[in-house]
Amino acid sequence: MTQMPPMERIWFIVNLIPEGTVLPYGIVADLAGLPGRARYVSRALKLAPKTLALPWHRVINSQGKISFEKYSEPFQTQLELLRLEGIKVNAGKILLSQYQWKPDLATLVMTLPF
DNA sequence: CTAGTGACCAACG
DNA sequence: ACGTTGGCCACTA
Repeated sequence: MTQMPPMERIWFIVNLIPEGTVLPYGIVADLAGLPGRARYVSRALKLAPKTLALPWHRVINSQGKISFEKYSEPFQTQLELLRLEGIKVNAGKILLSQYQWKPDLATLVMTLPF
């Protein structure tokens, strides 16, 4: 039985993030079984096939901010997508205490195919 | 092989 | 609230 590759595990987790919620890169890495590898998450998202249609915009950094350069094209796109799902962004910041997805870990772990 | 580069992060000052 | 620093590691030139 081959392990699901790290990058696929990251895509799997991101795909589970519910609408109207967000998750920091580092937490995605943790849930994917790759603690301390937040940078790998950003790389995995960049390389993700468009056909997967992942909710990539729900992944933000640990400070509640969008990680693209301010005013850049992808920055604006992510900001708009987040607001479309009712996520408030004030002064470029998202309140993690309000919007961070907090899955029931026991249940989630049983669901994961890895 | 080495050096630079990230959609990062926690710890400091 | 910032800016810096050291750690992280796959990928690229």
